[in-house]
Amino acid sequence: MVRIGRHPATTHAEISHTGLRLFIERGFDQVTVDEIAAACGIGRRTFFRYFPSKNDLPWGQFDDMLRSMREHLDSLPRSVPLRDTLRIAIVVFNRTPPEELQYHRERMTLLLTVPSLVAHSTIRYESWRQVIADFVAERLDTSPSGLLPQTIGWVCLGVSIAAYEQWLKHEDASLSDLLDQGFLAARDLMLLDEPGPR
Amino acid sequence: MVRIGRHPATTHAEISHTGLRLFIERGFDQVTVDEIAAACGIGRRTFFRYFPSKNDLPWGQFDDMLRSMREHLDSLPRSVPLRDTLRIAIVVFNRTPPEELQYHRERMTLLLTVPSLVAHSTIRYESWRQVIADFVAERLDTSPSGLLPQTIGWVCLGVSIAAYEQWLKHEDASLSDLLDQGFLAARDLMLLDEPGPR
DNA sequence: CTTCCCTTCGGCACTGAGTGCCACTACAGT
DNA sequence: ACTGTAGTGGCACTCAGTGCCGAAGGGAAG
Repeated sequence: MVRIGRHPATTHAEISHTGLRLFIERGFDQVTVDEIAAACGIGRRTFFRYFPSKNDLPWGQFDDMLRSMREHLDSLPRSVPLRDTLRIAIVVFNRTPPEELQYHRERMTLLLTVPSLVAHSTIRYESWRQVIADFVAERLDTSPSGLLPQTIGWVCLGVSIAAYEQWLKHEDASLSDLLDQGFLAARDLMLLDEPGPR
Repeated sequence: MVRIGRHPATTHAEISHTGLRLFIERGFDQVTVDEIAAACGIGRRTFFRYFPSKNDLPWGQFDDMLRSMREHLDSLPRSVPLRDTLRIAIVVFNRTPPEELQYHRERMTLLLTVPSLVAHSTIRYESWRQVIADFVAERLDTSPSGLLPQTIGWVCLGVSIAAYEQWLKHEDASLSDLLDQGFLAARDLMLLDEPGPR
């Protein structure tokens, strides 16, 4: 595939990194799109050609991750119970290479802290939930838009975000453990008369 | 308490109703704040004194409902298992008088359909989840910000929204039933090897 | 009725996100 | 050089939201 026409002046990754650095340094609301564009050496108009909004910067290439999660889900054997399949897939999906850990932490802090980003994230979570719902629907041979798959999608999302919030609060905690504990908490709620803290 | 100074020119309820009517007629994004203000016979500046943003119009007096849900939760006896207490409180909280049903439907359709509103709702959901989390924490004698109460808050929210989405799709369905079914779906996921559709 | 004080109103000007339009720039192949 | 093509970025515009401040109304004391 040979390129034709002018070459791109930058990349999604570069803008994303530059923007995030500014957000972390000075706070999301204190950074304007003009400044991000200037810091990247591009025009403001070009910024909006790479990212539909300022809110999309911290998400990077989320769609790629969704695809890989879907593939991972499909690769797990049907003999494993649904809840464990979901739990394992979510744990694997949320593993981060140690060298990116600090960066990922800061990114997630923004996403779960800055009101504007918290709100905007809903849209991304929706796609995420849909991946879960689609998988559940296929497993149970039902419609992905039905109550059961949608509810399970929401439950998985809730467990994940609650775990992430704890992870950000406690430097030393393991995200994988927190996710497992979250699933246990949900299970206890449904199973026991009174779930106990662990 | 005797009033002093100029009387308010309008009310939250009036602006809210007028705005919603316009949203339903022409679509959320096709209505500007200027138009809503004009329709209410107030200045644009005054609009923003009543509502912090255009997105807040459909929520009305949500804080009142939160308070009543908290009270209702506290009024339920401790002998009832936590999951049932939560389920019952949520069902009661989401009951609507028949005469307001149509209005409530349109309101919720906006909130769960318009991207901008879906995103903004996160903030309201957060308070809602916190009411649940606080209650759970008190019942289990643990911190409201811990993993368990927060996770349960998320699960309850997820079940509720998934139920609402079904309710909007199926005119004839009962919201209470859908909420109950949602709790059962979550329970089955956690307990059974494979939950079955009902 | 006038004056004082209080509260709400709303105009004005400003910032900042996001968009449509269009000319310009750089590159590949002929 | 010429042409087609894809990325760039300036300009002008819309709209949400904010700070400022004088004007509009209304109660109470004189």
